[in-house]
Amino acid sequence: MAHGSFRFTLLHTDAHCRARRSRFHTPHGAVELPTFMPVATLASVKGLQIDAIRATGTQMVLGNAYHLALRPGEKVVENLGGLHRFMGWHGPILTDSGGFQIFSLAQCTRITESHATFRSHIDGHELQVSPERAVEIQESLGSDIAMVLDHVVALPNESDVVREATERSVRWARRCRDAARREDQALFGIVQGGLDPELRQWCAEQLTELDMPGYAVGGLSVGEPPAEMYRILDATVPALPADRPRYLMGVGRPQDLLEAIRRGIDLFDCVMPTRNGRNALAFTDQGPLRLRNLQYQHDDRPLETTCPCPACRHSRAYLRHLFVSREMLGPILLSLHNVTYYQRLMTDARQAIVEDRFESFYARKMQGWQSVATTCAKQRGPA
RNA sequence: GGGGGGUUUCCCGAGCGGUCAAAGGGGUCAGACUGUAAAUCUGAUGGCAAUGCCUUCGCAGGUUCGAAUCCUGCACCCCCCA
Repeated sequence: MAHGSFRFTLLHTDAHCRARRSRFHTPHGAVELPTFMPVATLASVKGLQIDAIRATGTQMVLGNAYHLALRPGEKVVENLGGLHRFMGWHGPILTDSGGFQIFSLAQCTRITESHATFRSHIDGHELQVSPERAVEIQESLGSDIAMVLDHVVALPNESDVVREATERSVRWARRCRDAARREDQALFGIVQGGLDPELRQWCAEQLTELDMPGYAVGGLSVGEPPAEMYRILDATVPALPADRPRYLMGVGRPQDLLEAIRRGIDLFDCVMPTRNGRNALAFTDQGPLRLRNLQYQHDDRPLETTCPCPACRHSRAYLRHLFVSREMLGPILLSLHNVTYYQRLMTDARQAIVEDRFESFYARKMQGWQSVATTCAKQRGPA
């Protein structure tokens, strides 16, 4: 499927589940899918220098239109040569529209049909983001993939609230599409619909009519249990066109990624590897390790013996020391490890799909993550 | 030698008759984190057979129904005058 300078190639679908191996071409290079985008809200994957990001196996990063419009201002970025040049990342970039901030900054936000009004969390000034404005900001930034402005609400929520937000998201998506001008930027639609499968399907159909070069599933991992999210994916993904990339926004934990891949999702982003890394939590095949914990004080082992990242050249004891001492190297190393972990998981997933063994790959990973959860429960439980 | 100030739970430090196992901060321990207002936030932190009991505010006595808080003596620390 070609869409201007963008092309989506479906290479293989696993014989035993919906997992897909595909490729998406952008003006800044092709992206092998499924993949994970580290989050660079403010044109920075927190703590990670560009060479380090590249070394993790990252292909594409995510920036944020709302935050960058606020500071330094999208025109500043544009005049400095666009977001790629500004941040020094010359691979593909996807920007989020600010729809998520309608949810995450709800206390500072008012919604009308024409636009969202934000009270800046930085200095309190008022700014309006309409669908057209969200596109304008992202065109100034010059990302390869832009997202429509959607209306994200917390879940679970009253059905009226969810339906209204979903219907508005569809209307806003059309306005975004009509406003988009750049040939070298793909605008993705975002399916809303809360926890209602029929509303999700309706939304997917409406957006499919807009013939967008890619589709996202949004409004998940906003408070609902994981099982609900998987249920919604089961209902939503089949309603999306098979010849376009599918992006699950803001998700998630390693197990969520695999659960979504086997349901046909191709693309992810999440703050979890970087935020949790900064907060001393390391992802491993044995489950998450809380590096601040006393149990690692004398632990001479690396986080993972098979991991090639710089953090894994050190002992857990040293990493713990860095966090306990509040040394900035701790958050940097663990962010690096976690992003590396996510990318290795994606690389392995891609390989498993083309060999039609994604389900056994998934089962083995889940078992590993489970094992530590069980061990921890045992340690915490009464003797 | 004379005068003044001080000694509080792991540390710093508030408390100056009951509502005090004792504010606040630090440290320590544990937890949370899903399109980043997050290198942030939350909880625990004397002991125990624990909706209660026991021990604790330099040490030893005393006053009082009741003392970390008042009195006496002692120990140690700091400041000023000799």
